[in-house]
Amino acid sequence: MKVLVADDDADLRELIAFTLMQAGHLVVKAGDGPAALRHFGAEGPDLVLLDINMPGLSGFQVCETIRARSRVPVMMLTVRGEEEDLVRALGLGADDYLTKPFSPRTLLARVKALLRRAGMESTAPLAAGRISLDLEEHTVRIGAAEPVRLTKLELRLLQMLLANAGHAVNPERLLTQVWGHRSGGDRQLLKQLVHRLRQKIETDPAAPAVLRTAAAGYKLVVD
Amino acid sequence: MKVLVADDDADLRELIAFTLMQAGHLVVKAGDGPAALRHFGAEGPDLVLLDINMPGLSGFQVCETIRARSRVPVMMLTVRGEEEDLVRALGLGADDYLTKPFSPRTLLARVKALLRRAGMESTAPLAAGRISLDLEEHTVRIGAAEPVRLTKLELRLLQMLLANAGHAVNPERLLTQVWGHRSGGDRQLLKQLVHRLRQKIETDPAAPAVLRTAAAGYKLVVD
DNA sequence: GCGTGTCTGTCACCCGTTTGTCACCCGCCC
DNA sequence: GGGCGGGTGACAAACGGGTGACAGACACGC
Repeated sequence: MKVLVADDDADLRELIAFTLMQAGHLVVKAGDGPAALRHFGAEGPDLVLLDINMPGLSGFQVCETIRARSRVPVMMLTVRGEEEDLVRALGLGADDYLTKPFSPRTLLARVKALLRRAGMESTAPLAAGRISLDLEEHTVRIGAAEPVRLTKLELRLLQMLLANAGHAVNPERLLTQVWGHRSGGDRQLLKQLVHRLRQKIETDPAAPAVLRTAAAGYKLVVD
Repeated sequence: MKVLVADDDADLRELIAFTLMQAGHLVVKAGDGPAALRHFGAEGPDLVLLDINMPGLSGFQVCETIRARSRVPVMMLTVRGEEEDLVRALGLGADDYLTKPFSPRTLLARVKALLRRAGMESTAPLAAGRISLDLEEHTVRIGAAEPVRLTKLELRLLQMLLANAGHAVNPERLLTQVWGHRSGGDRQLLKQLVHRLRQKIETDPAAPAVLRTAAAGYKLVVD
């Protein structure tokens, strides 16, 4: 796995890099925000470790920018006691955090857990039952029907639902996964996206057979 | 999710409980170490919040005992500056810690992150005797009958009663757990909710067989 | 640079469901 | 009889999902 490590403290950065490399990861290092973003774009890491306090761009800004483009797992490094920072980071879509100082063992355990979690989602099948997604073509095919073209957001939404085919996914999770962050008030966005998607994929959009409203969110009926 | 909150400071305990309930969690409260362990055994919480300084048994001891029996996520509450305590707590198997004072927002963010980390997102069906709740579908099934759809409040009420299946739960506790706030005067709310729930789940709502009125509140008859 | 069409975010509104509230019933006990 | 507390029915307000309309953002071909 390729990990991007962004921290302006060279010692700590090297320590982290060393630890990760020992565990068999590829490591890309960045000493400030802009470098982190540059490497992110160029290397396409599978995981990002971000210090909050960095010159140039703060970890927050980097996290936000990354989230706008990708759903790669992001772990923030924070200083003990800066509780507010943490809340802000998690709100921006960070997946986990690590409080300095931390032991190499802790670091590895967390990284492993995060990769496993993210891995499960990215390995999610692109097909379930009679529904199959084509990420390249941005299309979905349902049963024997013609493939339907999807927009970027519609594709993401379907991908999330497909990964949990048959089970309800709660709106909050959909919001963070599809849009990257955003808080509660944005239910309207989800409503509209679902509406538009239904117009495309349902035989009778008024009585959805595929993308159903469930008690706790939305779910995909695949059989 | 059910959260056990153990702190000897009643004000803080209530504040934490209130915050968590607002966020939709079930809360079990304990004022000292022995009570915490007792509730832990009886309630099987999904997350434990432990103050370090408690009469009876310290948070350390409680944490150690819990760890000997379970891998449930444990978050310690510490006073700022007691670094030693922290190291010790993490060494004993605590998963995270929170430094007092902290804001409700911080608390929620950390609890959320911890639950996510622990992979507790899946909602296991909750059952006792012939009654089983499906938290995802918002339904109850009693015996071999058809599952019945529940509203949010009805679900919360049943969840509380089910967690204490066979035993009466007093109205005050139900009020705070279901509505999260409100004091004594709102008995009427509970009356109505029970009434509506009975209409849905009882064969003969006028002679309740499942959701019975007990001397000290309501109880669920599960056998 | 410029028009054109698509995509996305927002607003306003509809409508069924859920929830809070009031009024009143009944049985029980003093 | 009168007070108390639970049970009921009725009603209105609040909520939440679904929908249509519209405008700014964006990508793209010219």
